Amino acid sequence: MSPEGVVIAERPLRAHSPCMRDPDGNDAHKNPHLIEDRIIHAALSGRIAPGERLGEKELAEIFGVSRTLVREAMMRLQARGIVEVSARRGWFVVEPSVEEARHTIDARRALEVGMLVTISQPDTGMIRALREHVRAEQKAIAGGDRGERSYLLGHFHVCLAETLGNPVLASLLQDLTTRTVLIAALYQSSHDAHESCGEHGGIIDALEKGDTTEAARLMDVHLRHVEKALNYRSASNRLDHLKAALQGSSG
Amino acid sequence: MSPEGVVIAERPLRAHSPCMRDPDGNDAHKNPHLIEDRIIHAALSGRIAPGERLGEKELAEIFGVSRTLVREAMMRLQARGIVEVSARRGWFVVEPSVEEARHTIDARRALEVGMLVTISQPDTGMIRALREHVRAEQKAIAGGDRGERSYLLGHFHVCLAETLGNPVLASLLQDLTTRTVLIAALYQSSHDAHESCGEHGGIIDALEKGDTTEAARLMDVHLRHVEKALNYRSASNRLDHLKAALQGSSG
DNA sequence: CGGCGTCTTGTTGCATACAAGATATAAAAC
DNA sequence: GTTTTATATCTTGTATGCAACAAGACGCCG
Repeated sequence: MSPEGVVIAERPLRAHSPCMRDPDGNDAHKNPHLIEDRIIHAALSGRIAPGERLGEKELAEIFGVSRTLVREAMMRLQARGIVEVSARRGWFVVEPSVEEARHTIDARRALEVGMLVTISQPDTGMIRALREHVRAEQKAIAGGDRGERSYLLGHFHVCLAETLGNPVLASLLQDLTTRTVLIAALYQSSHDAHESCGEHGGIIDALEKGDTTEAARLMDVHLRHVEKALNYRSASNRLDHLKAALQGSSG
Repeated sequence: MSPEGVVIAERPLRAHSPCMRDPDGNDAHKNPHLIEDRIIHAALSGRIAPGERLGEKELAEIFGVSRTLVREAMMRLQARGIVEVSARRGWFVVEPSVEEARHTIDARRALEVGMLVTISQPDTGMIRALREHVRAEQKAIAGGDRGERSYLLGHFHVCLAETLGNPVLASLLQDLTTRTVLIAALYQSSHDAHESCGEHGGIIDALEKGDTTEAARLMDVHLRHVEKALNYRSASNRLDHLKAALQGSSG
């Protein structure tokens, strides 16, 4: 079994890293959160798929540490709802059921709508930072860099929370958006990147005008689009689907 | 080295009891989340204070396992924002700064208000369950059981999310309310239990009437009360306070 | 009496060893 | 040929050992 399948530690990649810890913390010994950060980033970029197996030994070799550190990172990622463990079989990137997917996106909608409704509106500097982010999204879309595109489109929401000045919200959204990206991969989202990017711009427009209620409404719509673009019949429930199909008819 | 300070395993669960059959989960070997659950519960009940040290060895003895399992639990709790580690000194229950406290409560407000605004309204069965919870709160208040009272008042919000049928929200709220309880302990909250309980009832009333907007408004008010009841000048920033006081005046 | 280096003790950080179980492989029975 | 059984291999689960470091104790010297 070649560890080629797992592509995590390929480049420094710290474009919009959520937690800029050590400037040269490329060593998992000096930055205990490196492993998690890399896995989150890889998931957000679509470089690791839901259901993918993450062997402790593989990761240990990739990051040049012992299984202990890998395991500790996995424990944290488990608590964040990104990976899960199957006893004595291995660690796997979460593969949310349809129900879990709905709950996750509902939670995101609650959090982001609530955030826009309750938090004070951003100043011009913040608006500018957000606009720059959207420009980066457009650039990635035009340039065809799928990984960067996926990452930036998801990370917009984390940026929004960061811009509003609340790291707690940002951290929560980081995990929820990561899970949403995994859901989108699992259920073959057909949501157009252009459309997403445009909706992000619209939200910023509303914020700039000081209309937080409208921004919240647009966010609600945006996340409903995200969910609507999912094909809940495509992935892991093929089995359920098959079973249901075969149980009913006997001819 | 007396572990008297740490009161987590309320009933002295015996370390090595070969004969005793554990009714599903009092053994940290069979339920890997027992340690976390106990610590969360203890925090929510006010039985462990912010800043309290949680030694790996102590916990290992209390739960009858090796340091490895304790450490893994701590990693998960760290990811959930409940404990933090000081290098080679030990694990400590988080002691949020004033700023972190504000961000935490703001995040809660965003999440809970958003939840009530965006989620569909509960049916009568759910209302009944919530009412029962509030009755339990009243009973604990009347009975004078401080731990139970603190636990139930905090757990109401988790219950609400659970009742609305979203485990993702419930899980997020569990962590946020735990942190809020720690904040309240740290900053000597003067929020009256009666008042809190009454506000919970009011929220349920609004939900029963189908007025989710009003419920959201009441939740917003409730959480503002929670924050307002804090004395941000009481705890760890005594040092800052002193410094500021001594820097300004020279007479 | 107070300041300072040294030493001792305790605690976490990390790696490793081994046990327990799951999956894959191969052999055997029918 | 198919099913079953036995075995080999691989992976995680848990404990333990040792090193690195922090903080307090102690004696020394000014």
